[in-house]
Amino acid sequence: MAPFQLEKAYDPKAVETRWSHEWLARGYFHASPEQPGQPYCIVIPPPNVTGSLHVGHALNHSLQDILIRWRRMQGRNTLWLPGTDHAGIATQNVVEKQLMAEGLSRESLGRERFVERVWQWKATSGNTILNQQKQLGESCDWGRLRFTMDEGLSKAVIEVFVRLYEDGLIYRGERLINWCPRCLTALSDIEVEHEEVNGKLYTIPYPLDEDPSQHLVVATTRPETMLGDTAVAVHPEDPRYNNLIGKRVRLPLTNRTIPIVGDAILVDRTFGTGAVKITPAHDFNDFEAGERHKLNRIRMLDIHANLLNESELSLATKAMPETVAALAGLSTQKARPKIEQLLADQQALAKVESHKMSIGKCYRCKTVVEPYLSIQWFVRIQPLAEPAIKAVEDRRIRIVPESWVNNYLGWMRDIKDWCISRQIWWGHQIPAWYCEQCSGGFLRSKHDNRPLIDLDVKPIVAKSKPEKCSHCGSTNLVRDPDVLDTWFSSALWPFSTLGWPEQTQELKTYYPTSTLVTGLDILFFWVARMIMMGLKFMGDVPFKDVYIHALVRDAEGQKMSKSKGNVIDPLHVMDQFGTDALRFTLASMASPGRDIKLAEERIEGYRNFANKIWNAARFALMYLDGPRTALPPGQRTFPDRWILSRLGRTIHAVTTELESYRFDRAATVLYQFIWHEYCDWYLELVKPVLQTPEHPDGASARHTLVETLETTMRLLHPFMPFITEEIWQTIPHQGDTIVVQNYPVADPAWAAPDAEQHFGLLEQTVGLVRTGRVLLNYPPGQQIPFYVGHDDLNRQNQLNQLQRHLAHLSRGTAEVSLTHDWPAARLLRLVAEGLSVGIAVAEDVDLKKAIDRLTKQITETDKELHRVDAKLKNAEFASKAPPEVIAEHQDRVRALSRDRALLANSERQLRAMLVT
RNA sequence: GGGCGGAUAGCUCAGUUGGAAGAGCGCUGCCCUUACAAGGCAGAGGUCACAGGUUCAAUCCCUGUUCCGCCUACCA
Repeated sequence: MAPFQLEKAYDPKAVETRWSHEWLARGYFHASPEQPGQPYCIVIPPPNVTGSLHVGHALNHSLQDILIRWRRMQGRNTLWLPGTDHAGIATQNVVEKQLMAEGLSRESLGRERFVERVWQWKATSGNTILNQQKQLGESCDWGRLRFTMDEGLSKAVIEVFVRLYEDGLIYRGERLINWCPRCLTALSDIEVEHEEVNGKLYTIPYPLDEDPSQHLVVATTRPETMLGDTAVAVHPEDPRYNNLIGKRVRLPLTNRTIPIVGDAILVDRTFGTGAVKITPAHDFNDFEAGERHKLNRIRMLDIHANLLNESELSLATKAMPETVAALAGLSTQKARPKIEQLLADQQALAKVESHKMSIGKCYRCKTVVEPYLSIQWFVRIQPLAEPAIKAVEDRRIRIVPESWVNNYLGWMRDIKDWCISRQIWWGHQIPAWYCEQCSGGFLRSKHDNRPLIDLDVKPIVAKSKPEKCSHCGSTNLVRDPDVLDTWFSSALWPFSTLGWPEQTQELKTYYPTSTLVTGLDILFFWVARMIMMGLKFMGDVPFKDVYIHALVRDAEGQKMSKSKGNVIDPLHVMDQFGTDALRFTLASMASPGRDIKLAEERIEGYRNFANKIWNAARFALMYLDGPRTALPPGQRTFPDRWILSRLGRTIHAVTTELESYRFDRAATVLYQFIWHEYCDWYLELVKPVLQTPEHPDGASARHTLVETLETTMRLLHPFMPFITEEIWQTIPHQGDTIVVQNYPVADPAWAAPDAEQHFGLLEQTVGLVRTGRVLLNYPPGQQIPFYVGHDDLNRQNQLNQLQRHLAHLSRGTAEVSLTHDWPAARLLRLVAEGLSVGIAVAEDVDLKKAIDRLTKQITETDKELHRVDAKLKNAEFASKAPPEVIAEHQDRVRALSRDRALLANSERQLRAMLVT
């Protein structure tokens, strides 16, 4: 017996550290266009540079690595392209927080120094997540690491911006946009998270100008914006009010009158009072209504979402002096109760009711966003969206699971222009310049000194700063201070990372990429936009498949968040249970269409799985010394033929499941095969052979033992890369690494249906014996005389073999004999495929317990029999059921009846023994 | 408001051309048997959310209801 070459328990840490370094050092993950094989490429969803690996990444990256390692082993020219995202607002916020801690601010530093500072920060801590990714075993081609703000990608961004501008698909406009009063920047529609809150609905009578004793009563949830009202709308067909259209009301708290307009779009007659105040500068609907009715837009909030200061507020709103004095400079939150009080004092508040409403929050800092009137850059999205819709409709892009297709299409068909300018400093600055000469000079923002450029100043959009103004020749050109939405550069990711706008070999080889793996939270942010940009600039889809996986939640189904303290840190888990265990857990839980509720116990379970594999390998290593020959399948023994047949099925199943992105089922199949077939049964079946020196079946057993293990390691490798590599290196193998070995393909010669059938028989029989042993309280070590009856003498050989295994699996303490006279023995049970197994009852068993059990079983069998019989009668009577189904039912009834008879017989006999 | 998904064992979830209800974890009992106690064996535990319909037959197909998620939206 060879000494163990492996430790008794698997210690993941040492193995993982060693291999993650070794793989990189040996360059196994490097891909190049020259390599043979059909290309397979995944671009990673670039994590934020600010980030560290959270469990969402761990899921996302594990699934990608499974695909990548699998395809690499299949011989594809496989590239997994890694990178990070500059994450404009998020990163800027992080660095700003640091500055704040130092008593500094970005304004005090100035733009240039601030951006420098961010780069500096990126240089020192931007690699955190990359190292963590390597720890997870990700087989990226790290030599191709890209960053959304590196030189090449920035070039691509500029190129795209200029081309879109030249095509008329980018424009500058004054619009109401979502404004984050904390980040002080515009946001796109999807960067706003909606949340339902309990608000109030205020009902306020506005007196008619011609007769102040009459009122038009409006309802609003935001009374503080009423100072900015420029009209009241009613439904043109509302008999209560339509005679008022064209008249004016006096706006409370101000010295203004405003018109009453009819607007069927804005007004829902059944809601509130049926009359709506219109505040075009501070509400999206009102803005549009204002356009329709050519209303003034009174802006009464500043960039911090505070009411303007006294002089500005007074000028803008014509509010009463005491109103201005009370409200000027207040935040909207503070202004609301104040204005409620002012109205109440004047008996100008009809009622206040509670009301459910939804508010928008900044997705980066959770501050309530404010609709804000400002000049921004937009992408005219409709012309880009149409081909992107088509690509999914005609399945040039396959979305998995399909249920997301409608979601995607719905969103795309209803898409609005994309606001791409951000008033921050960290990002790709917009390549547009303005001539200060032509425009007669720019005002500067009090807040951060940025130039305020009117809409009528025409921008010069170019790849680099123009020498001079083409109109007046001035060299006094000022660059647009805004930067682009982070998602603008992400949208180019599948081709910008491959070298675009240069026509590189990489681009030719790997574009379109094969699969995109992503969470559904960025389907619109990222996936949709990549499709649009890819089609526009590459003329082809950016990827063929989009696999959308679920969100990871905690064991209670709560979203993980630091504030709730329910975060599972993947690094901690990897440290505790091993990386392979975490990866396998995530894969096994990645069922489509359901969120993942992750509990540590699950990971622990798969840690045990890793240990099981480890020990199976140890076992195999013990018996490798004897001769191993390559044997034709015909000479293999029954257990060997059985396990190879099962292996073949497993290989087929795993491959099929991976092809349809069913990571969960692939994982289950592997787990089942390795633990419950290879370990529980196969190893036990060959154990007596291996442990007997010079056993005639020894060579076959040793050969199959290792062959199966080696193949299984390759099959499992994409899921559990570390332990499989370590074991594979220890057992006989050819090659330097498992990473680039062939992925197993089932050998048709392995198929052995007869062996599988025989195994079924064995399994059932052994099960019966074991049940009987427990039921009758046979202590371990005590002999169990049991009898195997059979009604087919031609099966003698099979039976002999069965006996051998049976004897062993019953711990070698059983005495087996054949009998045709089994009712004469005191039998307990039962039947399996024409074989009957009986166990003789020992002297000292608890008969009462056994009888109770039997009685219960008889009752259950009766119930079942009744049910099946009813079904059968029904089917026969109607004579519509297929004959084979009726036959099945008949068989079933027969089998149940026989079972019942045997059980009853056994029960009777035991009762008889009880009496004596 | 609209759309999508879910409801199956104590927990987490599988379960497709409708035809005898499954796994993991947990729990109970017995075993430290020389690969593994991070283990082995056995066992308990289900009106497949509710109500109808189609069918010889429904966890599965159809309709409605309830309860959870999620996405989306301009009901002041």
